[in-house]
Amino acid sequence: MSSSLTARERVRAELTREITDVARRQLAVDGASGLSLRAIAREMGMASSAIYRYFPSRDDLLTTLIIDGYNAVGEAVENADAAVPPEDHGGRWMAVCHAVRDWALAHPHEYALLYGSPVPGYRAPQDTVPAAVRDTAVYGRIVSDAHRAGALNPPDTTHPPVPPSFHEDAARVRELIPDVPDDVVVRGLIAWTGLFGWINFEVFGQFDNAILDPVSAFDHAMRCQARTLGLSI
Amino acid sequence: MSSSLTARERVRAELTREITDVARRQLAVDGASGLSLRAIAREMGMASSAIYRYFPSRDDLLTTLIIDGYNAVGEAVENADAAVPPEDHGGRWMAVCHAVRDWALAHPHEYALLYGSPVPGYRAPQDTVPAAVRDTAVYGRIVSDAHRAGALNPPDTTHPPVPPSFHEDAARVRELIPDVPDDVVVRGLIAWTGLFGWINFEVFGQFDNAILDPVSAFDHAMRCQARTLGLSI
DNA sequence: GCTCGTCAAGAGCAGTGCTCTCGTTTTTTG
DNA sequence: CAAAAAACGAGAGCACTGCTCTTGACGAGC
Repeated sequence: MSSSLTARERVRAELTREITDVARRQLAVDGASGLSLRAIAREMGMASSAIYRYFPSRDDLLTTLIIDGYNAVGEAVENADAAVPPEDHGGRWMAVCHAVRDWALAHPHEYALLYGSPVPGYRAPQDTVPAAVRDTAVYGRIVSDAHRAGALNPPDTTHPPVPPSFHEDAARVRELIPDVPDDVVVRGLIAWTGLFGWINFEVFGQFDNAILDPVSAFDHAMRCQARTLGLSI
Repeated sequence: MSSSLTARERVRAELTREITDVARRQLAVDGASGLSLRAIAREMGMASSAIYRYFPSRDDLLTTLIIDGYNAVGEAVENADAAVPPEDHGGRWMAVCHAVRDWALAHPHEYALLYGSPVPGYRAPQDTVPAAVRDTAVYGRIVSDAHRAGALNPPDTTHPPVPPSFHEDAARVRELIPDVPDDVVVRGLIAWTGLFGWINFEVFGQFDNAILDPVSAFDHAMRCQARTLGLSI
């Protein structure tokens, strides 16, 4: 036997996968609100009502796609990070930046689903969280590693003092960026949100085609960001 | 006469305004994809088909809402900037940051329409651009003013050289941040995208309630951002 | 006073998510 | 091995959507 699954369970798993595949293809073409259970059923040659045997609602299908998306970008980030020597913290940061950006530009609609405006009426269930923090966890390890190695040397400047109310929050964020002081947590958050801010502008068309060589502009911006974070490039 | 408009034109303008008002209210409650022409008509006590006398399609209504939204945030930013002494460039930057954030948190669905993922199938017409750059223009003047006044002193660090391909792009961006060198353009873009990146994380729930005192965290982050941009705080 | 353009309303088309029922098929149980 | 149980696909149907077309009424200008 290939497995202990019954024939029914095997065909069920196969059909479930096919549904998500078709859905992902529709998502790539028409975006989240173009996702139609009836269209999926039509393309698969089955009745629309049959889809509900596999996904109880459109939102459940959306949740599956979101989790898959988080895992995809998380895996891309993990691979990019693993391809750089661990002690080259600046290189790891740049690899992560480009991995996120490349994935976002290759799957703009999926990216929008993850990091854009939430789908109205849809409330992401809590089980998306583990997948959602995969990329952030990689980033946190980079910052943490660099700090532990003493390779985090931010430019000499007068930074305002971290507000006292941030101490508690920093403790929570430290689950993802372990063993760093509060001011590193702050700089880490700034760089991380800055990365996604730039990518959002690019993917969502805010730059309005004003940048002709977006790759090197992005690369340079993230290099500068690395410097203010304290990484040597 | 209150104006040279005929009675018909006046009631038409009045009805058009009422439609957008109802639409904005629906938008605030249900988000962009919950915007229903039939529901608007129902709430106004008129036939759904009558709406089409005023807006030829749902997308046209959406465009009106988007332009109104850009103007609202633009006006908020302009007012915030004007309330600070022009020579206090750091204060102006912080005022702009908080103005954008406050508006975004007060109108999350409208903000999502402007700076989140684009509505699938909807292509923003070119006449949204003038309204869309109002806030950016204010920001550009702040950076430009600070540079001209010699008040832009970025922290001393080794920044990578600006890539040659960026020269042309910088010229285009300089329409909004006039009279500054290329490296200031880059830092300006980083700070601007960083502002929206942070706000996006907050509005779109990426922080996942990990930050208990979001106002002071945001304030501190933007103060740090100001320092890397070169503004004194 | 009459014509002409503007307007609201209604019916209708094609599409959507979702539910329910009804046979059929497969698995599990006796 | 046969019977009960569970899973399944198909179809009809409900309430909803954006949008179009036609019909009839109302008001402004000649």
